[in-house]
Amino acid sequence: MKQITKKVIKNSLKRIFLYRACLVKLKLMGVEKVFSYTLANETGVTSDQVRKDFSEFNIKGNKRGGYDINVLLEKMEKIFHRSKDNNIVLIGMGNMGLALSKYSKFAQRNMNIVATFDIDPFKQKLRSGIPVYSMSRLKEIIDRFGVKVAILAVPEISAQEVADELIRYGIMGIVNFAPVLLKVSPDVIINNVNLCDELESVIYYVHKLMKVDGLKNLELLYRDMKY
Amino acid sequence: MKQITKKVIKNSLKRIFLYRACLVKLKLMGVEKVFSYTLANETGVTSDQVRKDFSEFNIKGNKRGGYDINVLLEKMEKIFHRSKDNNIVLIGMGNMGLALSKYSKFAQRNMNIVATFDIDPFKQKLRSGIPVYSMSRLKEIIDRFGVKVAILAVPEISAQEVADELIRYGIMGIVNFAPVLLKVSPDVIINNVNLCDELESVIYYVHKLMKVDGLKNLELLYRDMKY
DNA sequence: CTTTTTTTGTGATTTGTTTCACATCAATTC
DNA sequence: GAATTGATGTGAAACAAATCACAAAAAAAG
Ligand SMILES: NC(=O)c1ccc[n+]([C@@H]2O[C@H](COP(=O)([O-])OP(=O)(O)OC[C@H]3O[C@@H](n4cnc5c(N)ncnc54)[C@H](O)[C@@H]3O)[C@@H](O)[C@H]2O)c1
Ligand SMILES: NC(=O)c1ccc[n+]([C@@H]2O[C@H](COP(=O)([O-])OP(=O)(O)OC[C@H]3O[C@@H](n4cnc5c(N)ncnc54)[C@H](O)[C@@H]3O)[C@@H](O)[C@H]2O)c1
Repeated sequence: MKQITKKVIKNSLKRIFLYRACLVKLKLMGVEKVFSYTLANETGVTSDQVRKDFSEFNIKGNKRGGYDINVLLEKMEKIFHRSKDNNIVLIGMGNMGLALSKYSKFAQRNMNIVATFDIDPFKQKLRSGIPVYSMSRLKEIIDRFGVKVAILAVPEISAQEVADELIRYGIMGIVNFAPVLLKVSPDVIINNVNLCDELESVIYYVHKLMKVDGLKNLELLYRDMKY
Repeated sequence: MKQITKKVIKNSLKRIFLYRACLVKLKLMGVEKVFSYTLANETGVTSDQVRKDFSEFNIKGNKRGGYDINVLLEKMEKIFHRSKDNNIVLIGMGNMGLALSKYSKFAQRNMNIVATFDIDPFKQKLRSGIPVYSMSRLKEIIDRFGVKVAILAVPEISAQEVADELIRYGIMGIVNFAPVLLKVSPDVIINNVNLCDELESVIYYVHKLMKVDGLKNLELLYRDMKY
């Protein structure tokens, strides 16, 4: 049987996120220059891997001189398309939606939630500085702000229907917090964030860890479950 | 250079989560029996992969008869250690912590947030049905409920310090919402949930998608960025 | 200015994962 | 009840990712 959809979020891209987190931290500490092994030590990947990843994204350093932290961060900004602003809409202003709408890091990274939407008239008022609209204004706002990416924080039961609507109006990528597998055409990017699964996988590994009594089986140990 | 920490959350385990999500949905629709290709169609992986994954976790079906959905779900419960209850603590009752504390799915899956904690006396009162304690009672509660897993939703600046405290009191696994790389001993499981990164990776792929004009380069297309 | 040291960048090699291919089994058909 | 059909389960083959190993470059030392 042939596979129709495929996993294409590359491990190397995930590690680029990791390197950046690390670089941000180092920069705050006043560091200006890093070597592949600096990043390696901090992140737990090998220095070879760091360089291989950089080479994949065409990031070049200086032979013997390592990498300038600012240049590196700048190149990463480019990779993540953060030179320009990205307008986002958020659907569902319940518990999760409200928390997300108040999260300042998104805006700090040029990802602006320009509007939020909810079906419940009770929630359609200004909270957290971002307007809450009724669903009837969705198309208008998406068009006006040229929005391409949405955050979906509605109950499971409504997730598919709202996703369909978003896609009809031109949304091309969705971060979906509802624990359902959305059925969409393959030219739409869906990123499912399933917090139950995240918690469960920690439990899974903790149980596993407890079974290898005396920590004899070091093969099974690890620090971070993702890159 | 040798790698000290390694990625061990296996793709196969991630896909088991995916299969389960799918099975839950099918069960609700009244389906009782599935074949490897049923799951394959629903999830976008190949039927071979489904069977290989099952074989890794020692899940057996019936030749020609496929798999009984209930048996399958039961075996997965076992894999995720959900026969017994898992007690969880949640640290940081700000925006994110509050939303999480109100999320009923955790309890539905036997993951009980038995207590929440905050440094701010103002937040130390009952909200959302779960008590909010001062940090001074952390050890007591962890001991009393035999808690092994924590959710960390405090500001970045405090994340490391609180993580250290948790680990000192016996916590073995942490779901960390703060966008910082925690430094911990390798026998502690850290699962970083970085929502900025999740959003950014969608933006990354949407931009990529827009560049392959006319959708000619189908190689680049995909439905779900993770398994 | 030559040698040594240090670090990058990348083919070659190894290791890991997915797909293929088919033997095996059990239900169904004839 | 023999033959056919339609599934599983799993080694073998193909593919992908990570590690190794070393040439190339540049800085530092002599
Ligand atoms: N709260 C959490 O911590 C949490 C954690 C993980 C996942 N989730 C998931 O996120 C989603 C939202 O969770 P929540 O806790 O915020 O739920 P919630 O019930 O508090 O909020 C849902 C919001 O969506 C709105 N809504 C419902 N149908 C809608 C529609 N068709 N169009 C627009 N808006 C609609 C509701 O009015 C409500 O305000 C759920 O799918 C949930 O499973 C929540
Ligand atoms: N709000 C979101 O949507 C969101 C999204 C992604 C990530 N995060 C991350 O989650 C964390 C919390 O975010 P938030 O928006 O809820 O922030 P917040 O400021 O609303 O809440 C933080 C809470 O932690 C408490 N706290 C601070 N120091 C503490 C300590 N040492 N011990 C115990 N409690 C302490 C504070 O009193 C506050 O109640 C942050 O690291 C943030 O980056 C938040």
